[in-house]
Amino acid sequence: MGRHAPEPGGAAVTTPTAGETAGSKSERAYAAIKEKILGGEYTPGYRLVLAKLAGDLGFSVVPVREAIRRLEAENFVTFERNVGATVAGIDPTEYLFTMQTLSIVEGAATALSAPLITASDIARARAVNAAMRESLDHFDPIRFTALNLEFHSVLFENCPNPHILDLVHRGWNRLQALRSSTFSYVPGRAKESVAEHEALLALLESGAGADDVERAARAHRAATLDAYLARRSPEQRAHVPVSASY
Amino acid sequence: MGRHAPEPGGAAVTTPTAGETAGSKSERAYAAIKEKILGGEYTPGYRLVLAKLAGDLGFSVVPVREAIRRLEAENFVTFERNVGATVAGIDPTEYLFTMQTLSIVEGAATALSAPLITASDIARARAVNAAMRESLDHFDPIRFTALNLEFHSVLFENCPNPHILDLVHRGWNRLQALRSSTFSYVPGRAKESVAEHEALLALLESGAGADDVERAARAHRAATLDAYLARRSPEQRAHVPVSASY
DNA sequence: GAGTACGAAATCGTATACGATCAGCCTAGC
DNA sequence: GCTAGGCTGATCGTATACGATTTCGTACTC
Repeated sequence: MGRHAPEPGGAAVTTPTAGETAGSKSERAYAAIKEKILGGEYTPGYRLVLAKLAGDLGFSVVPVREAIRRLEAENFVTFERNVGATVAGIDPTEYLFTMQTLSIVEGAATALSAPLITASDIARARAVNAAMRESLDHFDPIRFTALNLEFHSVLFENCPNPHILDLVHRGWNRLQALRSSTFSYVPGRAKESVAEHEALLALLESGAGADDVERAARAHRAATLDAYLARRSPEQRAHVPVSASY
Repeated sequence: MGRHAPEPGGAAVTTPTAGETAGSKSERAYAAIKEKILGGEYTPGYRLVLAKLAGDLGFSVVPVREAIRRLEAENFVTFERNVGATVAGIDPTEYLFTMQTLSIVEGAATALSAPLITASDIARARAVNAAMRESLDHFDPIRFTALNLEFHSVLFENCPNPHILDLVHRGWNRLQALRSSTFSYVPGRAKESVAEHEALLALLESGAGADDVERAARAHRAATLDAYLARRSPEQRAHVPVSASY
């Protein structure tokens, strides 16, 4: 890589022939490991050994170590001192907590975004929802989930509070880590979800108050959780410490 | 200084409560730097240089580096590649976002805890609130804040969802990092806060529904933010992107 | 005089090496 | 046959060393 002479003029954002210069090795290691976890290559319980990962990636152990600590902070892996890291397991209780938390923060994010949403935003969201409706015939959980994220992302774009958005994204990440599809795929739920989306859009168009919007958005997420809980046996539900929509 | 910090650091909900047995140097470095930030020794904008910190602490740069990345993840410092870390600044907008987020997650945490709260819990909280009321005469923001955290900690003890509690603790941490006292000390607000605490306890005793409890708890936090906003000039408030209680 | 190009110092990013700690196994004793 | 103790291998924790990148000061040119 040759030395780049500083270009005169205001081109502060230099794009040195690289569309994918993914920053430091720590970040690349983080992305690579995360991808393998989400992709299912590293299943829950898989032992993440620093030396092995470093060898596979062609890096030293230091960036890998940093990547693992970061994944630990985001709950993708569990870490034990002098022992090592393992991929976080699939835990129904954890799924429940995550969904409940999401219902709260998504509800707030939607309510905060509502006053700032434009007709164009709603049109875009409606288009995404139409794609979701069409996909119901040949149902693909992965695609449906992706469209669902896109739908809500459009609604959240105007959210003025980045902290709330960050919490939403953390929840989404965690759901992915928990392989949400294995939990959230409940027959008939997808169709309901599309209908709820349409109702939510109508509510936003009507200029409803923030309270109503929050309630609807929260209930939307909670309904998915309820559908999941309904399929579990009463004993299983018994030691579930909370209800979906309190 | 009554150290009643909620849970130092651990963003992970699976934290094994690693006792107090002077863990790894990374953890000690983390604790030491965090303490200096919160204690005011490192003021916002202070440049955290790896080599210097390592020298002061007697450690190598590696544990210090890890500590800094962890502090970055918790927003105590900002980090820029190949440049370094600086202590996060006091930003009124950031304060606003944090308070708004706290109003939401604290409201949810209180509502989730409400059905499980006992008469004994309420008695303990009432005792703490009494101490707050007494402290009004010789007001000390630090002590008042500590008691306030204790009051709400009692109410949250029964919260079944650890994720929500984690979000609350993150918010509290951030407020500390922002030196909340300089913001939140508004004449008269402390007295109102004590009264609102009493009202909240009465509501809990009455067996009110989760919705009512959530609304009250959220409004309690939002009122502090409103009091802060009310003291700012209209121009300052103009580019504040959200209102406290939406 | 203003702006630009160059260079040196400072700082972070990463690699390698060694020490500390833990889990599992094997052996010896009862 | 069973249990207790030590041993060994594996893995993480930390230190040191070197290379890459940025920043800031300085001299030069228009």
